[in-house]
Formats: sequence, C-alpha cells, structure tokens
Amino acid sequence: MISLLSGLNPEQLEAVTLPYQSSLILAGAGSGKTRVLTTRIAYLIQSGQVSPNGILAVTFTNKAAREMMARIAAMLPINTRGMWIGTFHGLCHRMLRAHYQDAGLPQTFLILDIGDQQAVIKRLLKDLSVDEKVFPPRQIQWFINHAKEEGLRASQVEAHDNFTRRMLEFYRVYETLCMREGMVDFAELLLRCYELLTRNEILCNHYRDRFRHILVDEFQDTNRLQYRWLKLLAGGDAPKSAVVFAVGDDDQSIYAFRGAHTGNMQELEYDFAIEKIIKLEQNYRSHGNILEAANALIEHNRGRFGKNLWTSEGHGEPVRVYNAVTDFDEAAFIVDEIKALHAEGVALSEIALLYRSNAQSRVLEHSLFNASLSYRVYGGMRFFERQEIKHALAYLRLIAHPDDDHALLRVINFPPRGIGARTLEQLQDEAKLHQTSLWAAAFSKGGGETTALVDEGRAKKGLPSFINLIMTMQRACVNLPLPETIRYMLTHSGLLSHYGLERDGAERLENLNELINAATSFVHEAEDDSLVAFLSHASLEGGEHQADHHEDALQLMTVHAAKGLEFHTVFLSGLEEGLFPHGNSRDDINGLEEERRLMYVAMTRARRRLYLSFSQSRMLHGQTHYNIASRFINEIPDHLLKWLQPQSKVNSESFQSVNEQAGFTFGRNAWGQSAGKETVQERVTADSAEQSSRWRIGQNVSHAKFGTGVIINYQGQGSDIRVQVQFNRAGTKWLLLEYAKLTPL
DNA sequence: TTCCTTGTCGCCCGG
DNA sequence: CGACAAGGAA
Repeated sequence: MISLLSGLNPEQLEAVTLPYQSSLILAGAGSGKTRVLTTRIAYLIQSGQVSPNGILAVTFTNKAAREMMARIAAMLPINTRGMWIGTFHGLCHRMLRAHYQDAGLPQTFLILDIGDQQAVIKRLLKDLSVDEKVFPPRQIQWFINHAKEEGLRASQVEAHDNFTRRMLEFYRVYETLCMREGMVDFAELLLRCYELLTRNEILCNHYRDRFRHILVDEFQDTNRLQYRWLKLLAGGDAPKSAVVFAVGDDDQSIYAFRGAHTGNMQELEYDFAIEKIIKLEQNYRSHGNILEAANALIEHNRGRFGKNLWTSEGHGEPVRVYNAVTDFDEAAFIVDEIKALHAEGVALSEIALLYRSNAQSRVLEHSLFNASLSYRVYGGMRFFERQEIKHALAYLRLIAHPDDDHALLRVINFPPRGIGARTLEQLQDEAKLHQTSLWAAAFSKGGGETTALVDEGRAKKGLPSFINLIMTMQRACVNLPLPETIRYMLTHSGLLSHYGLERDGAERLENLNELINAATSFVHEAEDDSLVAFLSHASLEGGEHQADHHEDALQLMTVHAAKGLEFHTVFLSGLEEGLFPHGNSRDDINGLEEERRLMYVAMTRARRRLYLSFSQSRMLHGQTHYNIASRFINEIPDHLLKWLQPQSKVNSESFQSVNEQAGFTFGRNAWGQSAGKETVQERVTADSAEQSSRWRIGQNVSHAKFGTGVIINYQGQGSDIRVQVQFNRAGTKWLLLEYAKLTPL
C-alpha cells in the first residue's frame, strides 16, 4: 500500500484515496492524470473496498484502455483481462454480444466502420434514386450519427423543415437496411446498449449491483448519450448505486465537433452532488516558459473551470517563432532545425511535427524525404481501412453471414469474374421483390450448384461460380483455425493472384499477409477467437499498429492525434488565420474557443522546446493562398517568445530578394500580402523547360483527319512519344507522334 | 464488361 | 493537390 501511494503529490494523493463519494478531478496537461486513475483503481482493490469485478473503467481510445490495463497489472497481481476496462464502444459491444437477443440483434451482428457506413448510405441513395450532389452522403452520415449521439431515434427528432424531413427519411431507411442485414454502426453500439438497459430492468439492475465504482477518463469528451449511459449504470435519477470518479480537463476539450458536450462536467457536478473538485495543476512535463505561454493563451477563453499549470522546474528556453515566406521554406527551416537537434543528441522519435490538418503533412514529408530523415506519419489510412483488407474482410463476412449485402456487393465482382451492372441489377430487383438478401436472391435464381442455369449462355457463368466459391469456403473453414481460414480465403477468392499481377500490388500482398499475422495474434490474445469476434475486433480497433516501432523516426501527426502524448521538441507549423484557427471555426465564438484549446493541447505536448511557425504563402487545394499569422501567436506574451531570423544560406537567397521587393521585414505583425509567389513559379517553369525539340507544348499543328489544333501535353520518350492535341473542332486527342503525321504550323 | 480519361469536390477526428 | 465518381472507348 505504501509503495502504491508513494511519490504522489498532495492533490494526487487526495484524489486516489477519496472516500466513497463521486468526484470530479480537473487534471491539467502533464499532471499525472493516468497515474491517478490507475492508482485509484489499484488502491480500491488492494484496500479491499471493491473487487476487480466491481469496477467499470471507461476511456475513449483503445490505446488508453490498454495502457490502463498494463499499469494496473504492473501494480497488482491480478488478471486485468476479465475486468470491465475499455472504450465506451468496446464495453457496449461487450454487453450487446452478451445480450444480443434482448437487444434485438442477430447473434452474428457485424460492426460498420465509417467507410462501411458511407457505402451503405450511398447504396441507399442509389436505391431511392437520389442525387448524391443534392444530398451528399457525408452530410447524411453526419446527420444520422449526430442524432444517435444525442440519443435520438428518427421518430424522436423534430422536423420543422423539408430538409430535416428528408434526412429523417434517409435515417429510417438506413435503419431498416442495417437491421435487415444485421449491421450496427459505432453510434448504434452506444444507443442500442443504452436502450437495452433502459428497457430491461432486470438486466440493468444486474449491472448496477455489480459496478460500485465507475471511473471515466477524458470526461470532457463525453457526449450526451455517453453521459446518460454512465448515469444509468450508476443508478439513474434514483439513489446512486455506484460512485463516479471522473477525470477531465475542460481546457483540453477538442471534440465538440463530434458531439462532445462539456456541459456534462457541470451536469455531473449537479447530478452526483459533487462537493469538491480536485484540481491537479502541477505539471511534470514542460518547462516554465512553455507552460506560461500555454496558460496565457487559454486565458482568452471564457467560462473555464479555471486552472493554472505550474512547474517546479526552471523557465527553460523561450518559445521559438519562425515566419516563413512559403510552405516550402517553412519545411526547409524545420528540416534544418531537426538536423541541428539531432546532432546535439535529441532522438528523432522525441521530435514531433504537428499540424492542424492532414493535408499539411505532404510538404513536410517531401522535405524530410529529400533530407533522408526517417519519419512516421500517424493517422491517415489505417490498416483495417485499406482497400485490400476491406476486400478480404468482406469475404470473411460472407463466410460468417452470407446475407450481408454490403459485403456481397463489395466482392461479388472483385477480383473481376464477369458479374456486371446488369446482372447485379437483376439480382437487386429479385431481392427487392421477395424481400430477401442478395445472397438469397442469387441462390434461388441461378445459384444452388445443381440448378445452375447453364442454358442462359455466355456471361451467366459468373454468379453460380461466385455462390459456389462462398459455399466452398464456408464448408472448408468450419474446422479450420482462424489464420488458416484467412489463408484459405485469400488463395481461393483470387485476391492473392489478383494483387500479384497488379503493378503496385506488392504492398497490398504484404498487407494481406499481415492480416494473417493479425489473426494469429488475435487468436492468442482474445478469449473468444471466433471469426465474428475477429471481425468486430477489426472494426473497433482500426489497427493503428504499424511496424518499425523500433526505428528512431520523427513523429508526424495532427494536433488531435497528439493529445495525450509528449515529446522533447514540438514543431507546430501552419499557424495562419484560416488554417489554425480553421476557416470554418473563425466566425463562431465556440468554434474559435475550441481552436484555441486545440492550440493549447498542441503547446503542452512539448517538454523542453517548442517551435511555432507560419508561412506567408501556402499551397492549398492546389492553389496558392496568402494568409496572415494566426491570432494565437499574438495572444502569447512577447517576453516568452524568441523570433528567429532566416539564416543567409545558399537557398534562402531567392526568397530574401523577393522580400526586399515586397518591402517585407521580418518580425512580429509584419507580413507581406503577396510576397513569395514568383519564387515557386520560376522554379517550376525552369524545371520543365527541357524539352526543346520542334514539338513543344503550345505548338500549333495540323492533322490529316482532325484538322488544326495545339499541343497541350506530351508523354514518354524516344520513339514512344505521345502528344495530346487540342483540336479546334475534333476535341482533345492523345496521338502517337511516330504515326500521327502531324505538321507543325 | 472493363479500363482509362476527364471532371468535380473537399480538405479537423476516433470508436 | 489527391480521391473518387461519371462517362467514353476498346
């Protein structure tokens, strides 16, 4: 017990050893939040106040859940595997699997990830003959998820306008589709679990009796439905059956756009009669100047609980600010600084490059690649979202549950087996007519091995062979262990040979093999190693794991993705109005404050050194934009900042002269509105000016058949040159120079 | 039916 | 700029 509590500061100790009462812990960045949470759990168990079974601990990310389990396992000699520690979605999923009948779900219900969900919506729009331009699938998806996150079914949403009525129609159709095919999206996991507990008193009481302590991580990120779910499990409006230990930081709430409701902190205070809020303000991460800068920034927000981070360490270095002319120059500057830091002994993995949006990583990656600096980009495409993996998973889904129309449509003609739009259309009509799944329709129509309609002739081979394939796989896989099932499926579906033939298929093949590895480790770790369990795992986990964990590499990610992490040095780039704060949030005070919290999160990731940079011009959407520096830089007191001057190096010559032309001076609040664009333009034209034969872009030509035109593009070399000609009358054509007999004009 | 070119759109994030 | 859908050609 003593060892458990030793080293805690007074506030941490108070939080860990609180008596049986609900509490709210306001835990600033780097204040030892996870330690408090896990030590609290270990303390409760070790002091005999509760058994491991009586604890429910909820986080938002799988990573946080894993870390929590690992830390508890390190403190106590217990098996954390069976404990109810996990994400909201993971825990709800667990309950729904255990009580699938009461929840009105088929035993083999499958989970839709965002990509799947979008595909379902697109399919639905096609069925309803709705134009995607008029009702973008993204918007419908957002509407449905948002409603569910507020705990609302289609019948519970009020519609006062035609647009909402239309959205509700989609919502309803979407629901019936999902239910018919046994599919559950992320938000549905929570909503259905919540409804299960509200409607089934016996079940609800069972869980209330069991969980005496409910602990919540990142409480500021909970949405309304999640809060209601927590409250329900803790006893609802009736006297509470459990106490809640909520840890959060209102200043780090950055998920309002996906439904997070910071008001939950105030509601918790009221609903659970919390008498005292414990603030953890001592920061063990950053040096003083960084904290002071972050504190000064966040002061500009209103309605905070209010808290000031402090450190017993010294001031450290000032925050470095760099004003670049172009995004290329910004990247070059970052590369130079990284090289210097690395030479001084800072590990690359201790350096993070943070940005507001994923699109910004490209320029950075380009420069890092040219400088031969190794880096890892987080976010973006995740393992289980890759095309080839999705295809493989679709086959697995069909093995488990052939009525899954969604999976069937994905692979019925992939790899191509001659089942085209016409066949599919017939199939869909058939299914609609008999109110059955596509699989059932296909089966009754041409399917069953014996009744294949051979007489229909040529292109009708595809469908029976597909049905045969799936059935053969189903039979073969009954007794195979999961990894072998996958291996069998990959071979017999033709996926392996298909990607083997593709030009850039090598990486896809590697990923497919990696899928077998993922299944192997899943079988070792999970209690339930069935195929359905693996499919759920794939949807819920996403698979952020990437190889090369050991390699020393720079860390590139968005600010959102950086939450909870820390680095020796942080580069925060693209600090421009419109980008950060983001253009969509600028005019809305709540949006702006969320941007500011995001900035606060970014700054507090740095332990020793923090760089802020912005650029006067930047390529965005394929166009050069000219933005002014972010207001957030101005919100940091001057004495904490150190403005860096560009060094006069070989490659900085060009942009210095441009600056002189524009009357530009480096320093605070001085930026040229149009400096820099010539630099980039000139470089581009110089690079591509090498083709100087008589065939040039812009050359007027004449063709025997197509008449006169102008060359607008070319491709290839030697005798294999093709030119693209825009003809005055015949449109644009690609022509082989050798045969086309063009005459220059 | 399939491949390839052209055109349009959108860009924050996690389960 | 890049992903992806729609439309045209083999």
